[in-house]
Amino acid sequence: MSTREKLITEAAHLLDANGEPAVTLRAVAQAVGVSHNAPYRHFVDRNDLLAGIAERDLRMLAVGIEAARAGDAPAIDRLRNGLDCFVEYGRHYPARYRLMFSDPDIVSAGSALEAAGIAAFAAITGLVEDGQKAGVLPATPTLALANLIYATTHGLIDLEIAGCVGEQEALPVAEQGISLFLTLLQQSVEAGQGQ
Amino acid sequence: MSTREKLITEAAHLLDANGEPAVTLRAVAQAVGVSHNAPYRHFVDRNDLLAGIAERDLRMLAVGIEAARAGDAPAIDRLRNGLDCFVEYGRHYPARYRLMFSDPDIVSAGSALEAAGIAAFAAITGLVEDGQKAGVLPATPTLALANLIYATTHGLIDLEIAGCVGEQEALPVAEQGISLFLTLLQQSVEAGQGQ
DNA sequence: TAAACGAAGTTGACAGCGTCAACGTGAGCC
DNA sequence: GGCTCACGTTGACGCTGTCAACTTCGTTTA
Repeated sequence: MSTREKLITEAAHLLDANGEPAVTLRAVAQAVGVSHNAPYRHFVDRNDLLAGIAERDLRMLAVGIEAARAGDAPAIDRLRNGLDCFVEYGRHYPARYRLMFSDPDIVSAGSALEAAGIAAFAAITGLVEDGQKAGVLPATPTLALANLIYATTHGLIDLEIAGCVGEQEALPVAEQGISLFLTLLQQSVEAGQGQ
Repeated sequence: MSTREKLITEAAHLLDANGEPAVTLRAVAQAVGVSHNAPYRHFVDRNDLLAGIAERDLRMLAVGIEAARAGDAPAIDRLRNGLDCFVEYGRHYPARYRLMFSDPDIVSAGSALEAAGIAAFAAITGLVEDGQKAGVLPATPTLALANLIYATTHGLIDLEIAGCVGEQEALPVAEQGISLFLTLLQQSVEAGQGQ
């Protein structure tokens, strides 16, 4: 594993363990076993290091979603599985999730991260397209519907992480929200061709 | 205006102008015209100061939403107006919006902020309840539907702020998403009683 | 083969930050 | 008149990101 990869891995550990403010260039460098200035040989910035984490994970997520799409389950279940990739990830690694989707400084940092984000969104869009072709999602413009589904999923996860959401029974907020959302979408299909 | 209020106002200005990292206790204190340690007489922490901004604005938002609810427009339009309060706010003050909904450290900081968040959510829930009574929203459990609508709105705004969302025609992403969402909800009402 | 080079890492320094401790100071109350 | 306490001040500490200069060493090049 290259030093760069070690730095990203160690930074992710610190992020998970103690939150974003704990991701200190010096702490990361020490954990890897290099001097406090070595990270500057691989990242221009502290932000660049954080973007490195986000990009790596986002790329991994996109792969997971593509895998869900390649399955042989019904289209609506494949979509749900793809969205569950986000939910699982956000629940296991809330700080990293925030990093990927929440910080404008990070997101606009470079093209590599932007490309990874586009790939993840494209994977979701593909799932939505499949659902429309199978007739289980409304026939609205695909991009607009994908945006809506992406945003809803993100919003549910983000509010669950923040704890800003009304408490209720056992079922986790995000899963319940996604289930309700998909149910309503299918009902609107029955009501006629959407839009 | 008390020193505490001055500090919050000045911190909000710095936040809007230069982002969260620029909100420095020392910079805020200097802008207000007090010594670098004076803020500690009013806030236990830097986080506590940030929470002060979030609480003040969240309380203001809740008032705006209640005002939308009190209007005499059709229920679905009142709901849309209420959600637009969030959209407008998030678009004008993205950094403050992030502060309110995005940072777990801030959100869990104290009961005053938590209470403000609950008030805002309750206002949305009221709008949803009105919509259900008027028969323009699905008859699913109110809390679950309110959660979903809240999360969708938040997700649209948050992704728009982050720029993580597929570009399209002129209509802003958030408005387009909310319109599509409300349309689909109404279609699902036609399809039968939801759930 | 020897010299030049560039990527990777090191040490040392600097200003800025949050925070703690100790010290005024002045209005309100016994 | 003296006490108290909220508010504000000065000074210090360690930690941080970042810059500059120096070393090391494998690879290229003449």
